[in-house]
Amino acid sequence: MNTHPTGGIPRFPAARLDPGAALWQCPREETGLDQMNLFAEIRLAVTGALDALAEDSVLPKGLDLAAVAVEPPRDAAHGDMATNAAMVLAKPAGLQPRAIAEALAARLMADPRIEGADVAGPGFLNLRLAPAVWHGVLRAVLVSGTDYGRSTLGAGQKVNVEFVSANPTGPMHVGHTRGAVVGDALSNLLAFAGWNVTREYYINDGGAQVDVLARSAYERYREAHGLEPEIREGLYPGDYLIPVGEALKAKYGDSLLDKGEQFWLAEVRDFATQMMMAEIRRDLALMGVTMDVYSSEKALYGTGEIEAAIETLRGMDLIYDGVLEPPKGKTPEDWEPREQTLFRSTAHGDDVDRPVKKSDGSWTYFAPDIAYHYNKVRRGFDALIDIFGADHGGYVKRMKAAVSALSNGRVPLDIKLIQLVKLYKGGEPFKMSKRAGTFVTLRDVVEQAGADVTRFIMLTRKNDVALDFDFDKVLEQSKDNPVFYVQYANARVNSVLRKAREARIACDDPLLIATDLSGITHEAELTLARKIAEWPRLVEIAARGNEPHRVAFYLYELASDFHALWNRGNDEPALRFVQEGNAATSAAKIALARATGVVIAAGLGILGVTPVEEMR
RNA sequence: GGCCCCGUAGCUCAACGGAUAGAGCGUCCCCCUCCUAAGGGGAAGGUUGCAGGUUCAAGUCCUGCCGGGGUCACCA
Repeated sequence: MNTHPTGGIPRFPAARLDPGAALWQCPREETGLDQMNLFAEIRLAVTGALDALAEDSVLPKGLDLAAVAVEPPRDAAHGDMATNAAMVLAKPAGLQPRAIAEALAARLMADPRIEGADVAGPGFLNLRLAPAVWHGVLRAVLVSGTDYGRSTLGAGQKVNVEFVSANPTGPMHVGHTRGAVVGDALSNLLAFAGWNVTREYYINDGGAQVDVLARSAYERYREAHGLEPEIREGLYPGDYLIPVGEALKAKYGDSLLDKGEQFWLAEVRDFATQMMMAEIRRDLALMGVTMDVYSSEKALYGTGEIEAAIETLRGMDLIYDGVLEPPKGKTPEDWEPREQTLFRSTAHGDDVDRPVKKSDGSWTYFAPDIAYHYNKVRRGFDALIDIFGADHGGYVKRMKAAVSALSNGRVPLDIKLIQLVKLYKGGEPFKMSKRAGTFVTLRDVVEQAGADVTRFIMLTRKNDVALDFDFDKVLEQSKDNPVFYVQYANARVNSVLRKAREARIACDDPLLIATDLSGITHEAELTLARKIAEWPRLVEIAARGNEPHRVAFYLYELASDFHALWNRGNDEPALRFVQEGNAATSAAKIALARATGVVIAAGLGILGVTPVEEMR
């Protein structure tokens, strides 16, 4: 469904909005179009032709064209693009699909970009485009550089992406790492597609777990003074708190020793939390992740924000005191009917109403979270995205209910659940020491695999399926490794440019832009050009679904088409990018390679992966 | 038991409601030893867990089952 809020895909002459728009003064393709998103352009040609047919009374006037799609055919033998227009319109128009398709085909053939239009299958219209169209795409890539594919789909709307939000009670582990990577890449993607993105981290520093942190740190503080720490059941045993204990000693000396909890709990808690957050920021930085905003749960208490959010809901008759039914089927052992303050989340799609206050009258964790999301709504975001671990799946409906209620249904909340990462080494499940408190941290992963490799691999799966991560395989330099495969393609592009310069073939972008590309005619070359032309469309599909993994898959396909062409050059010298002694032909082929490299760089940029220039 | 996610080739996974469901690995066959680079080309392999339904069109949407995982009031 290529539908869009405004009905139809808008046209984005993004380069005109760009400061570098002057580049567009260069010679235009003979088709005279900007061709940023070729699929959008051709769709306009199709809908234009349909309008003309309506004008000529071949079709009824006022047909809804929203369902008309122009997309790449699954099978390349079907041509370059296909449209479902005839099938979609047959019923409302009261005509046979074939009749519509043929009339549309005749009309479209007047377009110089369209060389062939064949009716096929149940009513598809397969379009074959002029080679000049693909040449125009390559030129557009070189002109726009890594801005090629940028979209205004988001129309500058403000979107908040909340991710990681790990409890500040210890270092980040592998699971957090995947959430961090997905959130960051999604943010990049949405920014590229025209949204105004805020990356945000919600610090869960208001609950009982930070008291546990404080008590655990206090034991390390005692340890720093040469006393035996008492790491009781329920405290955090990890070694990572030893430096916290030492820091506490440095700051407080022995003034906190042998004192009751009431004397030190709040101070130690704040101190330890801050140290943990500093650690987390450093870990995120290791992965190349920078948050725009850190919001604190604790800071919500005492400001009246929680009360205000709950009162707002109460004003909508969504807060009441009542007794919940026990969970259906399985009643907990210690279940007892209990009157609580409840949020009527069932009014907004949840299965049961949810408590916002504990039996002792204090807030549940849900209450500050409601206030926090209300805060995001009031900050004027047009859309919210939360990235949670999959174990928080049960939390989705109530959170959506809260946002729906508090924004009067105005602000959509999309929640992405991140599935497990299963670690392996050499094909064997990877476990670190079983010793209590040790686990595989983000830092371990970055040290062993590197941030770029980790990021790419963690984006090679949809967020909601488990991911296998093998420390050996991800570093393998072979075509079995998708990171290497994509990076290698980029390295080869750079190799082409190097060789060209060695052969004294000028290949700066301005020269390539002005070069005659009509020599790009071989099927393997056009296949690559077609894949490049899909990039802007892929960006919009991925952004619309909040699915950054699509970028990784696309890059793999693009690299695959590039490698295929490269390999053919081994057998057919005419397909090599650098043609010794023939600067003109070389320039055209180099332009194709360079365009490939530009799109790989743009895609890796979204994934947050640094392109590798050379591999030796 | 309720809710959520997953179920596609032997394995790991793709597929914005579109045509004959695609890649990689593995298997089998053929080729190469090039300096354009970590091999290349080809083949076999499927009732998309099952059964209904909606649609011109379903792996995709709806309903009910089966299997796996997660989760289930006073933890976040």
